[in-house]
Amino acid sequence: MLDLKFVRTNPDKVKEALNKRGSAVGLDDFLALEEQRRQELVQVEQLKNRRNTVSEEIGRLKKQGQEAEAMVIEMRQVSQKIREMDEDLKEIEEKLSYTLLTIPNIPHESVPESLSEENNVEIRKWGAPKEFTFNPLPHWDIGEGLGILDFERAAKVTGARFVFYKGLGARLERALINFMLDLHTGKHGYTEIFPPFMVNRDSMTGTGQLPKFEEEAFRIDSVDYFLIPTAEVPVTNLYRGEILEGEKLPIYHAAYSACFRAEAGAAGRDTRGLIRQHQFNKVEMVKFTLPENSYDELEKLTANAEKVLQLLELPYRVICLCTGDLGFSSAKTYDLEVWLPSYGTYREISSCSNFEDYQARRANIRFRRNPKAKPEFVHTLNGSGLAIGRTVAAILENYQQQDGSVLVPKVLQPYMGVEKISK
RNA sequence: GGAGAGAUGGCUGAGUGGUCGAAAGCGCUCGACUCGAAAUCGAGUGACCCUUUACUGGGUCCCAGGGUUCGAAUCCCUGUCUCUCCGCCA
Repeated sequence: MLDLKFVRTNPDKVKEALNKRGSAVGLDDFLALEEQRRQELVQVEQLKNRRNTVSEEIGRLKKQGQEAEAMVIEMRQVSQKIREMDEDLKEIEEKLSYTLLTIPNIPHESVPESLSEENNVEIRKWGAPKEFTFNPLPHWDIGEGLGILDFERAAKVTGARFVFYKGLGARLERALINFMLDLHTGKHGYTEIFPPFMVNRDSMTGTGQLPKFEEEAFRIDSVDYFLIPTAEVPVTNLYRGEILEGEKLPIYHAAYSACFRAEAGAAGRDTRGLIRQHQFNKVEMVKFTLPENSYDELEKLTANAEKVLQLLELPYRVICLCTGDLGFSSAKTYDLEVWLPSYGTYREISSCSNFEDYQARRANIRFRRNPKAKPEFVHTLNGSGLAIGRTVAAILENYQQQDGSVLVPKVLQPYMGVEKISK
């Protein structure tokens, strides 16, 4: 969420930012309503002041055994008026806060300006796509051929966009989770978190999934909880409503979680394989930093995610998302895209973002530079390190052999206990 | 799931209708003492909103949301969470 005062005093900047994103919000109506709110607030606060002083006077008189009936009668009316105005104000504030919660973040100045994802900027490339002497198969054919992926039975047991991993497939999934967590906790300084996979409405609002994108999430009807779409939600909300000690920053957390996405509107896209599932596994990195350091931290975070791909020896590229492709809460995002031979293209496997104080303001996560200082909002960042299902897809495709077997990347061999997955 | 107890500032904890944003202690900050530290002494120490160029002034907040009242941390209702006991379970 943007700072209300900032929106009020810089309406042109906000409008410009919204235009860059191709996102329209009725800002003029919003500002007019905000003006009305402040006027009414001043009035009702004057009434409350009167009620407070007179009530105090009534108390004093009664203690002395004196009559105060006229004042009581007047205050009865004043209180009624206050009740009405408070109700009115509450309605106005609800409208304002809803609008404020649906305004996306302002893109950082370094973000390329364009409404089309065509204009995302490639920052760098690592590794070269492997040349195959045979026609590389898509990962679902490889996986089904090896008997390690079972989409059909998952469709029977649950529905479309679910999968069973079996045997070394299941082990590969688990190996990747452990490998990534070991790397980030052991080498990159992250503290491991194992979060709840369901969160409440406040948490979903804190990181920006609600109120605008409720249809994207799976909701548990009976308790109004949501299945998490990413560990970002529980881990960022860990410190919701808290004031952290400045010297504890930066805080780095790495968390494995299952992720659940309804993917409303994605029907027909990536219908086969592991790329787009309703449930997938992911290791997520989350950072809480000082405001002045967050862009350095974004570069480091991205490098941490890249390290995973480098160790797995998977070719990838880093792109910087343009303003129109940027996620709702993000000020700047790098996507990591891994090479998938059967697609003949790079596909997103990680997304690393700096949210600046946007989530921190929503979730009210602050810090003090020293024990006496005023609280300030932290900056939050997160990035996948990495999406496990897509990593499995990338390994199956990039390491496939002509005979249908799949070599196990060196760094995973200790976790897998084998060098090759074959029938 | 059943029964009971509780939720107060960074922490412990007092407060049962008015002068309570809230005693006391701890912690923290600054100062004094000291070569320095500890101990001791003194002063200070919540958040948010509105108003003002500023000094200031005002409002809200004692788990959350409703209600009673001229007036609520305090009384009533609902919810959430925590603890204890029982049941059930991994």
